[in-house]
Amino acid sequence: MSATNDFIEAKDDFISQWGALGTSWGISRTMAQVHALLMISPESISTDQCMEELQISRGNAHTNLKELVGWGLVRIVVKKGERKEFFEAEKDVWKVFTIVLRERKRREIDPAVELLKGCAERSKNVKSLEGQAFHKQINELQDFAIFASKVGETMSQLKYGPAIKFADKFLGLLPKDKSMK
Amino acid sequence: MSATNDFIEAKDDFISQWGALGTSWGISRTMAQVHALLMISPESISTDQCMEELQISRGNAHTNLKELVGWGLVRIVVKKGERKEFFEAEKDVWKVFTIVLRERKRREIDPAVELLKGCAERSKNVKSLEGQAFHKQINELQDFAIFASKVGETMSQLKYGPAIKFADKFLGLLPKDKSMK
DNA sequence: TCATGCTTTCAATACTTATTGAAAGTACCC
DNA sequence: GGGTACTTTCAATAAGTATTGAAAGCATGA
Repeated sequence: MSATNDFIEAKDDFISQWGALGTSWGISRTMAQVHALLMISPESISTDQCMEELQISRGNAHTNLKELVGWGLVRIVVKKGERKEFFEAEKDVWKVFTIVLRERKRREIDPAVELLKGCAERSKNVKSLEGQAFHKQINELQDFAIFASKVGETMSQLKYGPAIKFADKFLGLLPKDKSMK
Repeated sequence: MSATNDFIEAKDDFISQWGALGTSWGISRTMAQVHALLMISPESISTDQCMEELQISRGNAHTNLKELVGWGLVRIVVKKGERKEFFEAEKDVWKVFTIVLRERKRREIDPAVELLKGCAERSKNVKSLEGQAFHKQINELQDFAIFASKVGETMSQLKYGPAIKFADKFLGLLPKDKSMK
């Protein structure tokens, strides 16, 4: 088996399994596959190339490419002399992480904070045992949610260097060879 | 409107909306609702009470209660003189967080690390431009995934106190009134 | 042993979400 | 204007996931 065949196999495997993983990350399989394809393409690609590579319909390719643009994970590129749009992914892994973190915070934490705020407010004057327990639990959840929101906010604004230094110093962790970056 | 009515409304609202949020957290709506119900119940509850409160079938209640037990978010309680099982949730918010974090790491990060390891291995000897780009990108993703895995691992083992001190000191964040805990 | 009360399973079904493909929209050029 | 090369939308459909309810399983005690 040649290195080239290994590579083709690895590439197909990566796209297909990254897609499957996408599901557990709360994004659709196809969107994750399109993202995978773009992350490993040295050149930007067109909607037609995307359809071809992933064997999906035009509508599907279009929707997911634009959704990725919406997330800020993919940019539209216009090539001179070409009428169609090309797409290229953000390749910097830390940037990808901060973008995804910000989006997940917005979709997963912020609404929880709002909900808890409302529930805390409406239960603050309640007398019953059940009511007291409710209010206490909601308050604790709220404190945590606000805390998580702030951590997310701060992290998503951090540059790679400071983030790594931070993690290194206080968790004693480091990805190999990255301490000098 | 009495405080009691506000409370009943808040409680129903909490259960129903926590369920909706569950979806974006990658767990099923019903499982999140069951969890919500248990978190705010001062007493442990039975399968029948769960069915009653949430208006769901026995099979559904059973499956989701047991799934929560599987996660470690809910415990089975046996009451003397009672033949049926009762369920109570872990109420400590930090413990809930570390349990969920561990589970999400296991389901969302670990498989990614495995995938990337395999892809890096199979593409390390490739010569083409496309192959080189692939290998480089996979390696960067792998470094990050391993890093994230370690952060998750460490965080999920942290006790609430040290975690808060840590966050306070280096992010300048604190949930109000918690610095002395 | 059988009746009772509870737990567990699972095939059928309902609900939710993703995908297709064709039609409509838009922008550019001759 | 009209033709061409794309992009965008969306109703129909397919695929995936959750829920039901009834039947089977299991433990207890009369």
